Amino acid sequence: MVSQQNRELADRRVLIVEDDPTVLEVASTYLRSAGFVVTAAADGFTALQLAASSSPDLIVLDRMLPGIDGAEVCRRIRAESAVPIILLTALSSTDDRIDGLEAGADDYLTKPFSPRELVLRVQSILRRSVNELTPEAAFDLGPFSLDPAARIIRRDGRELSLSAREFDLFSFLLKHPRQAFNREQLLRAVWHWEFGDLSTVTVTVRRVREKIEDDPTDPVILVTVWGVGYRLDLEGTP
Amino acid sequence: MVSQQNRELADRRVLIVEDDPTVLEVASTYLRSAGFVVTAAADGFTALQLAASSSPDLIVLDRMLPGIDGAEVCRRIRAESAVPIILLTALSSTDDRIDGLEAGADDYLTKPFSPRELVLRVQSILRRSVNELTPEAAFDLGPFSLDPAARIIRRDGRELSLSAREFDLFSFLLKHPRQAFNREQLLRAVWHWEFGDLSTVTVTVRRVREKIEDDPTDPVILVTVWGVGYRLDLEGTP
DNA sequence: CTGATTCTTACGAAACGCGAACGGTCGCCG
DNA sequence: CGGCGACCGTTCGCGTTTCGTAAGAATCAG
Repeated sequence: MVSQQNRELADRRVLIVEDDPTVLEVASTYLRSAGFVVTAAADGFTALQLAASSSPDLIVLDRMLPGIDGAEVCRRIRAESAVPIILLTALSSTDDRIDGLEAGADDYLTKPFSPRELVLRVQSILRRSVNELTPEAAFDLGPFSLDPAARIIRRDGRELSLSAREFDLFSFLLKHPRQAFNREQLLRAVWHWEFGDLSTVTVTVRRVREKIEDDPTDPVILVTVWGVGYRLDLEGTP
Repeated sequence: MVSQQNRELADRRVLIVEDDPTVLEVASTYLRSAGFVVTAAADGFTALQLAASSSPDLIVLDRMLPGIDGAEVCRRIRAESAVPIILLTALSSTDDRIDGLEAGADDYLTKPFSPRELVLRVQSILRRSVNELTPEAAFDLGPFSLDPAARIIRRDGRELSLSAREFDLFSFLLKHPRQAFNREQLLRAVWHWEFGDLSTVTVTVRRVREKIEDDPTDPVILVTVWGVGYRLDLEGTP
């Protein structure tokens, strides 16, 4: 009975917004060692950009920020997304906490906080959201149908036998068709690695092709974009 | 956002007993925003009076109170009513927790607690008590029929002899067919464990298969999703 | 033609699922 | 009250699958 890092939470992406470099450093170190992929922002503007572009699984947000106020950032993010937000409040004043609630924060921590507790809160909230999450809707694309909840991909109604990685890669591409990705992007989006051997992607792409292409030697669906990476095409099969 | 109110819990009355004004303020705000009607008391004596006169649906009770101790208040309330009680304990010591449970608390939270967590616990406990009064409806799925109230599962009309755990696991899967779960999710949903040995799930799955599959060696209903977990399939039997 | 890029194949370690068995606990029944 | 069996969490060993890595072949652009 060991309390190891549970895999389901591993590699979740956390965006931390904090202007104090020391706090930022400590918090991200702890979060990383707990298995999260951490992105950082030091001001509200960057935070809003990153929240929109990288769509993290959770946001840790300082209440006091240079430029846009933390509560305001919270409100704006909340206007566009339901991502869980933990607010860091400098004061333990009741007003502050209630402001935070009204801004749409899910939880708050009072500074100085223990980094260990931050990790626990992040884990606890993510665990909840995993359970409460209504399963992703299934959809069709060309000859393929993707059922993320069941982890099934069919071609022409016939179930494909993809391994876990192959499923992750191909379902990502099905969700983003007609868009070219380089290997690093795929490594980050599918593997949730910040760095790593790019040939890992190459090989997995090949293995997927083996199972989805009529002629894996001459791919027409999972196409190579020379000098860039790969793209899911559905020209031949609309 | 703090998890949205579900209608069946709307306007439930919650009595919160807490002497720290800040904690009280924050907690009641979060509870109110979740749709509960909140009454407050700052000491044990008032708490006992309010518990008797206003008969709340749930009580949140601080362990440390001026005057009468929280655990004692809990005992006295319990002596007269079955109202659910959540105890707030300052320390996470096991002794405290056991004292609390012996005093008749249904759940406990360790300070400092996240207000979000409090709301979730309150909702979860109230939902449970609602469910006990209105038993879940029986239903059919493929060749199986589940009667949650009677705790009976039939296959083709023939009653299966499942143990308690086996019933819990299989009925959960019957309620969520065609969805892949990893072992941690099952451990949490079926066992209500936060941590634990994942092989427990593996073995129980095996035992269930022994009783529901025609050929337990080659399962077609309770299927393994390699690298992920398990899924209830009903392809062959829709 | 040449260098860079991608493809293909193969290998082996690690991860994974499964079956069997063990032992502790609890309730039932003789 | 003592034994017996059901239940259930845990452990171990085995066979299989997976998947990152490396290394050489093939392909493409300029």
